[in-house]
Amino acid sequence: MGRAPCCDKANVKKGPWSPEEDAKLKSYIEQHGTGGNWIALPQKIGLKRCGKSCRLRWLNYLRPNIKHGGFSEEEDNLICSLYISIGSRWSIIAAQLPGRTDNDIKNYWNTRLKKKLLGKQRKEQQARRGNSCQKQRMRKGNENSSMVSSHNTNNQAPYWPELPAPMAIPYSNQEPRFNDHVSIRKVLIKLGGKFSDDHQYQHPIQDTATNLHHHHHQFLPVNLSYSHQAYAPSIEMVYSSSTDPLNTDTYQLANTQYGIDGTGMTMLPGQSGFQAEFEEMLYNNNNPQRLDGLEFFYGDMVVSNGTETTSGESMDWGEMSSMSYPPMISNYEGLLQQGTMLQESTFDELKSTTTV
DNA sequence: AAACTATTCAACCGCATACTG
DNA sequence: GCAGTATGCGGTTGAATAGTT
Repeated sequence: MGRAPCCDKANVKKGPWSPEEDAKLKSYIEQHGTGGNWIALPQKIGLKRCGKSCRLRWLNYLRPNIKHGGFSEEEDNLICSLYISIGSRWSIIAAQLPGRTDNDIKNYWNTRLKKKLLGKQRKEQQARRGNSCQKQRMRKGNENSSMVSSHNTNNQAPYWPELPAPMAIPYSNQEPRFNDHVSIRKVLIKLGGKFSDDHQYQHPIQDTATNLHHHHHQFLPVNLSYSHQAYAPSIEMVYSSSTDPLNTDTYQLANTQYGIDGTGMTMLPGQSGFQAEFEEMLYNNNNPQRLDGLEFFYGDMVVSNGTETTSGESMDWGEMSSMSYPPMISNYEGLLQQGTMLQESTFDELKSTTTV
């Protein structure tokens, strides 16, 4: 037996809204509110529309202060950052962009941002291929010289240790488990904790002078993980202290997708689709690099076993392979300071969907 | 100018969750 | 605790529009 329809499909108009319908809906809601019942609303005002359709129309187009189009660079960055952090949870992302609707952001991402990023990445890869051929030739010529490696000479260390392709991430019934807080903490640190006050890669528009409650904390890293059942992305955040990275009280794990069940932590699988492609784009080719405009996802340092190292030092894959994803750093403080911090309600929402 | 293709985005659909009795 | 219903969400569709041949 199927589910009962939310409205009488036969008597319901579909397709684009006419200006008259818009006016009816808008004026009614402005005067009376929704009455807490979308299903009943269209009948009250004589609209042959499904309640769901009314709701959507109101939320996406009729309610006040809706912005359409004209996404700024800052909005682009924020969308990308949040997408990488939490996946396609458009309503949460939209909550961070005043005046934007989840539908708009979703469309914008699917039709433009995604392509923009992929296009940029492909160009860079091509350029890099050209470069690496050149470098190989140069290296042959200088094999016996005492030349220092290029990334040391120009201080542009690769951002992450060399990694096998994401495909190599183990996912099976024998997922690695982490049975105590120390293990979990270590892993979280390895996942990209950045415990310095170095603001070099904060979001360009942030105001570093702002003195916030979180002043000496950096909110790192925001990693992707997926549930077995729905492959829905979830968020986890490591709240770390800049002064004492190993203080067990300084991190917070708001995530169940690692399977934290009080007895341990289980890594969960990656996913297919663009997100995977995007991650690959970020980390593949044994030559991790940044993406223009996404600099604030990355930090210059990674922390291994609680001690800072330059990210140019490679991490043993034996350790790395126990992680779902390479480290990914989002400068949360930067977001806070530009007034785009996750609203508390949003946090609560995230927590409620991600904590056991 | 016509035909075809690509892109955009408003709207729909179905599922998961929340709410209510 | 359960069933029925409402709401919210993300994925997808398809009409309209723009661009290309």
